[in-house]
Amino acid sequence: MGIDGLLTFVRSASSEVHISKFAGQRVAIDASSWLHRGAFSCARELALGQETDRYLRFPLRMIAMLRSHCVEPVLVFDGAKLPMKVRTDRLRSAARSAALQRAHREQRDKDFTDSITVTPAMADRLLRKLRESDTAFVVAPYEADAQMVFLVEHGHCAAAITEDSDLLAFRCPRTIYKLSPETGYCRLHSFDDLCHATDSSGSLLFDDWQSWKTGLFTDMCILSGCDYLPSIPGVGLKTAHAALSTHRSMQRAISALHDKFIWSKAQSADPAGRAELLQLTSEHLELCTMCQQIFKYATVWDPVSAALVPLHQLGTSLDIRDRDRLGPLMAPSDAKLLCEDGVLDPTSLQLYPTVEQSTASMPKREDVRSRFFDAVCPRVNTAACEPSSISIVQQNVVRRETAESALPLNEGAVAPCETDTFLYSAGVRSPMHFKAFHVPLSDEAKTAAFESAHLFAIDSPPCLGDAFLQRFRGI
DNA sequence: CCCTAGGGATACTA
DNA sequence: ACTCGTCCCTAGGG
Repeated sequence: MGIDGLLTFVRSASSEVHISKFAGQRVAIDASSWLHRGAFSCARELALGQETDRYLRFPLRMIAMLRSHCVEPVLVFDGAKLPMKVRTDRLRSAARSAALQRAHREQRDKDFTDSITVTPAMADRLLRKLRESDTAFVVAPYEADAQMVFLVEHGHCAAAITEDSDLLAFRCPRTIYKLSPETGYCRLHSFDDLCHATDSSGSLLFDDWQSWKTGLFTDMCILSGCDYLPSIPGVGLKTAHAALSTHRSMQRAISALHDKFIWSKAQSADPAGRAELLQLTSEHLELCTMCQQIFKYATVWDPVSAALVPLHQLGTSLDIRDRDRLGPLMAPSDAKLLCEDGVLDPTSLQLYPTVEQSTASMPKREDVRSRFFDAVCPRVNTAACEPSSISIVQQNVVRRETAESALPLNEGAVAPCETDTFLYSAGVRSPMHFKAFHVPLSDEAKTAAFESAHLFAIDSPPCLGDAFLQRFRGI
């Protein structure tokens, strides 16, 4: 989805080029989008759970095409889901499963293709092919978009190839859209060229480009509705652009839009109702600020320092809950296995099943065991379980009662936060069944663990966008 | 009049 | 026991 209509909105500032323009350079590739397109060739098989790997053909052909023009690809894979994106993800997966049900009933081709979903297992298959052919890749800890922007900004890649307009919201210096598999022609968006963007009448869209470049452009994307936050119903790109053009700040633009789209609808509101509207406005501003942070400081993998870092340098230290929204950090050893080696499933942080079986490519057991696990549970009896099966896991449902219950000797750790939504957990996976052990952690211990870049696991927080929209509709 | 939101066609393969 | 669409056209609202 990305930003609805953004690419056509700024089309005047883009240019048609041939991919050979980047000959002799590396480009970052959005691997998921290629896997998605490849999956159309075998939609029915995938939907019915039949064994196939035809979805690999398209990405492999695209890689060959790039190399034929002396362009070296770096494939970037998606990582775990950001908590603020759960609203979008739920909508998508609901639509897919509905299509799948229709497909089973009616056997229509369209329903099969609509039900297509790219799974981590498919990404794993592609990763194996990439290792065989010596093709570079990175697995993003979270959003592939942010990871690609990091690679371009730090000179590892000359440009990013994708279909997702979010890269512009992330302010990617050079983004390539609509790369043709046959001809190699594509559409290049250079971020700094946006200063020349015009509307249909020919007047400049972004007057005083410097202020748009440093923030207002991303603010416009957020206000018009992005994957992390829906817009005020009735507000799209043009309206967001107009509001920011005149008011020149997110805060003033929001209050102006609320005046126009919300307050005017509730003219008859009593004093209590007006207070609630005021509250709604300030809540919306807060949500938009969170989005600003994600677009600026999303967690990415730095291949040079081999560590998880924010996309841009953090100016100030963030509150721990704000920090978690950008993508929780994890144990350094796990981060390397996930992002550089590509042998972990991003959401479970477990080894891909088939990797576990082939001992040849299996990492050393010491690497798999998390240092966080040792730090939090020094008394754990590791001999009681297989060392290779110890790993940090993200625990979906851990109740406070469980966490505060008495704690036998060889048990792991979990610390509930004030909200019960952000949890710190370590677990042990035995070959037969999963067991998670819990101990309460003090606030100091949580902060200490965080600062030493150890693991955080998060449960799904409430859908922030939903709450906002529901209250809006209630007016 | 302009803008947003939603529906329909469409992708992939040799 | 499973991760992301997009373009074009039009109806309908402000």
